[in-house]
Amino acid sequence: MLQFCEGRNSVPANSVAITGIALSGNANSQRLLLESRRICSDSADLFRIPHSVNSLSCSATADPSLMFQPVTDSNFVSGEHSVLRFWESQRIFDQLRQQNEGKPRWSFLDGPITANNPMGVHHAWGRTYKDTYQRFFAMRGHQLRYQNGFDCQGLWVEVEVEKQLGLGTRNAIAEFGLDRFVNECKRRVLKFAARQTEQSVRLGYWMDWDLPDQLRTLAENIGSENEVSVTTPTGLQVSDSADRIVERLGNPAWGGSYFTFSTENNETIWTFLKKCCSRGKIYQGHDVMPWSGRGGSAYSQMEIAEGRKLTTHKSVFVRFPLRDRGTTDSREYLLVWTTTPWTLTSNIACAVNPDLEYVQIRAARDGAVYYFAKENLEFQRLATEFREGFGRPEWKWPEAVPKLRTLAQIFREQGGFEELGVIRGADMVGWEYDGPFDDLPAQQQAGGVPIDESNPDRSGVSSHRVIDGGRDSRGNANVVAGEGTGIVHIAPGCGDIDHRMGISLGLPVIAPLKEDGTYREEFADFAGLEAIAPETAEKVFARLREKELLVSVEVYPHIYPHCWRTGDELVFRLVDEWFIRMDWREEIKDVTRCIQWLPDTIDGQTRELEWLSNMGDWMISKKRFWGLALPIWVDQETGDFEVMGSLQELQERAVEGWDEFAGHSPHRPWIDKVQIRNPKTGNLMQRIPDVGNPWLDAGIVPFSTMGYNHDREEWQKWYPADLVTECFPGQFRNWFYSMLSLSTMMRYDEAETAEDKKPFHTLLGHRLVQNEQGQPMHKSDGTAIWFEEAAEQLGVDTMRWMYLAQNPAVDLRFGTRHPDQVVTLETPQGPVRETAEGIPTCLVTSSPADETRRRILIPLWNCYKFLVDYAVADGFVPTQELRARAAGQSNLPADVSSRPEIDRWILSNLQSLTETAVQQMQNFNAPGFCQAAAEFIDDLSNWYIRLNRRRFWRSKDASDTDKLAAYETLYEVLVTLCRLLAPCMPFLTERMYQNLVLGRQPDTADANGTDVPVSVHLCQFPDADQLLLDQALNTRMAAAQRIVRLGHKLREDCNLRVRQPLSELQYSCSTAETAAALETLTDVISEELNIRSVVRRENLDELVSYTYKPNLRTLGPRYGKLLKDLRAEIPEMSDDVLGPLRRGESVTVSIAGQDVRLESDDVLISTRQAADWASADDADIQVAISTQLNPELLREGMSRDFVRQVQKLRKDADLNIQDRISISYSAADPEVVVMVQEWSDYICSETLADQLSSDQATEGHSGMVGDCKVSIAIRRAMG
RNA sequence: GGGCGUAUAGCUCAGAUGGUUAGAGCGCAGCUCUGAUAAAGCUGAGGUCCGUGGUUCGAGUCCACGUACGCCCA
Repeated sequence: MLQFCEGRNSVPANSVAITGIALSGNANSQRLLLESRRICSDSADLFRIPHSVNSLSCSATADPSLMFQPVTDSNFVSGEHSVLRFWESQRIFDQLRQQNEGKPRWSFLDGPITANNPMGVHHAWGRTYKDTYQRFFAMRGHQLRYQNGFDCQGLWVEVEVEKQLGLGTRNAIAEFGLDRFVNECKRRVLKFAARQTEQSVRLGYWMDWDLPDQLRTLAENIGSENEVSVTTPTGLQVSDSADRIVERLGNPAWGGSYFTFSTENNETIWTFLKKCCSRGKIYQGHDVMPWSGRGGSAYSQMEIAEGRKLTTHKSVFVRFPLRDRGTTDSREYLLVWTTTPWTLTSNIACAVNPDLEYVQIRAARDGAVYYFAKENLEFQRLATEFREGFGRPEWKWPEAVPKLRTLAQIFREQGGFEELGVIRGADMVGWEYDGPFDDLPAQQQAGGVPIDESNPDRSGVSSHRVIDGGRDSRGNANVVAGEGTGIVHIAPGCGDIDHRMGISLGLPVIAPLKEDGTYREEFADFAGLEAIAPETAEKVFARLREKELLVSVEVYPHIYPHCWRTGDELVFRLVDEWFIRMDWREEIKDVTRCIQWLPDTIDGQTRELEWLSNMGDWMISKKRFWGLALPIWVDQETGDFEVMGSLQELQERAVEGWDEFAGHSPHRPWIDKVQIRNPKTGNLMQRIPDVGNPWLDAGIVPFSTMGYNHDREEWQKWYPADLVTECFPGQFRNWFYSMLSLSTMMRYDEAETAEDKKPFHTLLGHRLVQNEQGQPMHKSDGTAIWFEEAAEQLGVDTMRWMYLAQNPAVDLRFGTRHPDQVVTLETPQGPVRETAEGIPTCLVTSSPADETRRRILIPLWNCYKFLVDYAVADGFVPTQELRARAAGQSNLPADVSSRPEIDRWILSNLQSLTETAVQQMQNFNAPGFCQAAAEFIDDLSNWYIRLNRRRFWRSKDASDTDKLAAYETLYEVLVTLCRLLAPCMPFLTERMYQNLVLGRQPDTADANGTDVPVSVHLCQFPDADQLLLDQALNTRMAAAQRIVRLGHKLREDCNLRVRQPLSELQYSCSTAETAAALETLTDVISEELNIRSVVRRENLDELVSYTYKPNLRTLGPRYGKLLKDLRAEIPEMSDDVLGPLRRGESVTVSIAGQDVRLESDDVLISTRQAADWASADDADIQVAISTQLNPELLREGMSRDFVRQVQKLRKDADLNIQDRISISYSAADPEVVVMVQEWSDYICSETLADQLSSDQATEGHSGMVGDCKVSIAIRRAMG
């Protein structure tokens, strides 16, 4: 339970009780009682000695020791902690696994969670599904694997470790030691795996967890040869170095979570890549990536976002002479602009926007003719930025930089110009020009730089022409007017977009830079110069000036990507990368079609198929350090490469370095030592330095985690998985894609059909968790909610219900974190003010959570408390047989034939819920079940208990079979409901079950053998009992509820309060069956509506008049256009004509000169009321209530008011529900005295009054009794 | 630019096969009930079902076009 430091003043009054309940054992019971007395609002419960135990047990098999423990406040959060302790101390999960050993399998496959940070509430949605469906199928009697997965390898871990160690550059990592660096990565993963394990346990997520402390011990000892001893989840004792233990984590013999850095996982990817290679799908290609020369590495988009800075460059306007246009006197030029002059050396083409207008001007200075975008002539470049800066306060326009000039100004300063005309961009496409550096060998080399064998003919020089810039993936033109000239210089070796354009047009590539960021040899005297050095730009300008191509140079401020490690400017650089050719996509699509994709509203299959149709080849390499060692060995001299399919194969082929590698995990740097020999050339082959794309790591798990490489028979038992469930945005091209691809390839030579290749049967996706306003939550601005903040403030059962009840196709608006309001979380480990990472714990508010608690948890708890309160007072103890049946342990049919209809109804309704539960949960539709369960809880609370309250507090009478029936019915309903809800709401149901079935609180439980399961989670999930299911009864109770609702509405209309008895209600139904069925429920209706007699009538003709409307649904198809007339005329017809329809007879009427035969279901009938009656109707039911009151009725109504006033006084005085009282009252109106005399027995029995006297001196609470003002006082009776 | 999807009450969302007066929850207002309830029940206000055209006796629903938003795509 929470105590807030600030921001809330509602420290719950019962906060001490939590510790009280949490205490266990007899030694503490005294303290528990004392503390409870101090704080419990209903403390008397704890002291009440059950009188006449056995008065109701009515059976020799009832065990008085199983008397329920008193129930106090709900204390949901602390109750969860005691349940966690109970599960752990009694090893309930182990018992469950034992119980289901050898039963039919249900295979769940967990998608690995990134073990790089603690969990937030967004992770808990999917994990709730995972746990809930696993619990459900376990209760249905299945054996499960319960294996959680951690995603361990990849850039994000590296980035965090680099920050943690303060390493900036590639050299810094090398100096630190790649081995030490990789060990740090392993450590970080283990550390957060431990953390996420603890968080998941708190969620109630039952998995085969490794002990968090052991993971931490392993983390500490990574990289040392110290012998570490651990107990595996399966109970084995293992002693070895931490490294060697860690690389085997998650193996079947040990149990525990799988880690994608395990040798098994990496090696199974090798198997996959080998299969790809044997089908010729692996090849080396290129990509252009942001690069840091000093950092010596490529950068991801995410990293670039972190390193954006305002800087200035010397930008340049340069002119490219057009070939075959103009004359020697007036040569024609493209005007081009760039902020990266070094890339001009590698120019291949110029891009225009075909839809733009380009202006043609002649410069006065030399008569040269220029083309550029018309709009740019007078365009005020960076005018907004000059005034307002670049979007952040620190990004002001640099003071030393003058305002930029327009192109017109530049040309005017150079002697003026004249406009010659306008031309469309489309008309320029295809024009050829001379590049500014065509004298460089790089420009002249056929095939580009480096030479591309697949495009051997074209050189830079031979490719210079104007191209269509096209559009980006969002439909925006790549070339726009404004900044620059509307003519963009394209260098496919120096830019991302340029590279893509180049590929699509088959342009050659000139890649100028080496790894260290300097020019290659093919660039003559530029060779060795650093691209980003200012001197390089100056040299470019000088050359352009010599060639008379330089138009203007200026200082240009802009936001430019920098290396977040070194602060250096990034450049785009062409790098070698490795790809899987995805020309086997049709095979994957066939597999995709065999899978059920849920929820179906998002049509996941179509989305996946679309991605598969459009995706390019899969780039699997990454120029990094921590990750899968791609098993590709290359002969540097020839470019030959081979893929190793296993470590064994590598060992057999190894000619160098195996000894150095042996004993290490197959990661860098150790694996890099191993060399093999090229059988063709005899050269040594080295592993490529790249690591693998992490989606390979996650995609292989259907194979690696189920023993594909070691125990094929066992693997076959679990493959394909029955269910996979993850947050879906993004995963269609990530995890889902990688699993489908890898499985398809792994099975291509083993399985005949696509059906036999698929890795899972069903995929359940869900959307994102957002804050309450529908905004995404971000770690950076403090709006992301940490798991424990929500768990300890909102309660986990509540959170789970929110997740489960949510439509998975819609974002979940979870709640809001208030970063400015720090709170202290009270946990069993003591108060917590910050997360393990040192982040303050903040207030989390959530109206959806509040609503869930209010609508679901609290009513459920109160139903339970209601039963226990009265059972304890009455000494009701369930019989052995009842307990066994409610807990699902008995096949004895329940005999409920002698119970009142209302009892049989709630039991029948329970069977309907059970049918729904089984069906919906099997179909992975938790929202469907939650909806039905919520309706049931509402029926139970607001209909069954409400109507039956009196049966529980009637006089103690051992032979009161009706009272016993009420207890037994409610008992069976609640225990069965616990079993139904257990997978969704595991904590609360456990608390209820422990007390209802075993007569104990979780904290005082022991594992003593009983005839019933010791935990609700060891019970079977119920099946509907067909003997108890009575659809007709359910239907007619629903009809009765409708009548009551109509009755309430009529009372409202006539301003007649419910306490005022009325004489009569009449109803009629269109169908005789319903009407007859309702007759058995007239007592219920009468009681609930406080109407003395409820009478069924054939019709309400005497009380109401009827109106008729045509039933378009039946008449439309028969009469078509005549419907217009039918609609107009039928309501006008009298009851004399149409009356027979109400009796089920048919009528023929003349409409627009045509005979129309009407059957009874061709019209809809509603009522209009007569005097002294109020009437209403709902579908096929008509109801009328008498509104006439007589003095007798009025007095009875007053008596009810009187009782109500007294009850309120009792409650205000905090009286025990059994305390006896004496009442005195005074009233001016003699009618009150008459009433009290008439109703004194009733009043006394209802209010447990021994005395009821009129006393004019009474100074008590005054209130209204009927229309009379009365003053009432009560006193607790002595003795 | 292409593909897919969405548009319904102040908010979040339901509305099979076309059918009469378009629903639910939350929020708001009023009333009622309370001897389990932190509650609950009932009633009400609040809608040009994005727009325009079409098919049809009849369109929130089907079709076409348009608008806005979302997601995906070298």
